[in-house]
Amino acid sequence: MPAPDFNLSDFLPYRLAVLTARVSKLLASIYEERFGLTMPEWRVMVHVARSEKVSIREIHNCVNLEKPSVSRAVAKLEEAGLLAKATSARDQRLVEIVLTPEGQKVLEALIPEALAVEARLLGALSEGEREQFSELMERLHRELDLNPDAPKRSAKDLPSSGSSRLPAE
Amino acid sequence: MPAPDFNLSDFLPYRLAVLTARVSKLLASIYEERFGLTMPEWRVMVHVARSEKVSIREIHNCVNLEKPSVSRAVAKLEEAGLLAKATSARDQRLVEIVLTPEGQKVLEALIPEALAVEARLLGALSEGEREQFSELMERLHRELDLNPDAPKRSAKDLPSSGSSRLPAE
DNA sequence: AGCATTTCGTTTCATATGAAATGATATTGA
DNA sequence: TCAATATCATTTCATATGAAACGAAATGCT
Repeated sequence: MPAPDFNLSDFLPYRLAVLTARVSKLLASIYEERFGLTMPEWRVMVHVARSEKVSIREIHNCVNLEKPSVSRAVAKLEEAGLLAKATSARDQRLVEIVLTPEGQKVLEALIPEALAVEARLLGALSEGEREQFSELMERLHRELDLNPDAPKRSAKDLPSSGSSRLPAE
Repeated sequence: MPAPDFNLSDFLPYRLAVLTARVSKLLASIYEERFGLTMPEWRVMVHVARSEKVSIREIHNCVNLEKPSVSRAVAKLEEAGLLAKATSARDQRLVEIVLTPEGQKVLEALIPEALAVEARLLGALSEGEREQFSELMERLHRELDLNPDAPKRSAKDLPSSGSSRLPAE
């Protein structure tokens, strides 16, 4: 019988879930407690900071959030004065989202703290090990990319398209 | 200004979250669609299969689920006839949970499929790389263990205590 | 031009989640 | 022995989530 031999603690999906949950909660304690933001709000903020005048759908496609989550996050951030929304002149269905100066300030305070959390974590790894870990995560991603049953990843999260700022238009 | 330089796609907590979400959803498509189980129910099942007569709290402590989630999962699994609940004779507050033969059957069908998902993923890595990835995840865990702000991990998920079956009493 | 289809963002609605409250039982200490 | 406290499982209750429905605007097709 195979059942009793199965050990959850050795099972890759579980191990990933447990590690990710710990890291996510630690990070959340920063942007929630200290800045009153939720995780979707945090992701929206950092995306809008990079590329201004973005639409809801673009954010949705880029930062792994469902459309309703983005819509709600944007609504709350506008309410809080951290970003501004305007309907596009060219296409009235679209919305153009930009950070307000206030939003800039919050992000400039928040990002160093987020990076500190990451730095502390990565401090447990040597430079070579960080690259190795990164490479192995990417390898797992590529395996998922080949699997038609696996959910797709956003284009923004592909290896080299992350940093380059091509307007794509 | 630090804000525009921050790239979410390179941020470790985000990368972990994205990878884990993909893997979790892929696995969920197995136990949900094919067996009608939720993730908490799946975790409860595999834990109960290893150590019988467990209480709600023990499951809670072992498989990274909140107490209400365990309670609800157990209720639904009992309803479905996959496990049986009885109040302990020694301590009437405790509940003793065991797998039914029907639950055994389900698990014996489900586990190979779960292992197949894992195997396909790990197929992207060589044996040495799997060990390396495992080691690096453990290193990140240990860093979190040192951080008082980070959530604790369950004793069951510590490196060597996973498999050994010491009654701890 | 005019109707069908697609693409937006938002809102429903049904479900999932977890912190706190609850009721029941055990344990502790005077 | 018997109150005070602690621990267990469950249940509330307020919030988060995402699939599907929705209305508005753009595009395609004839």
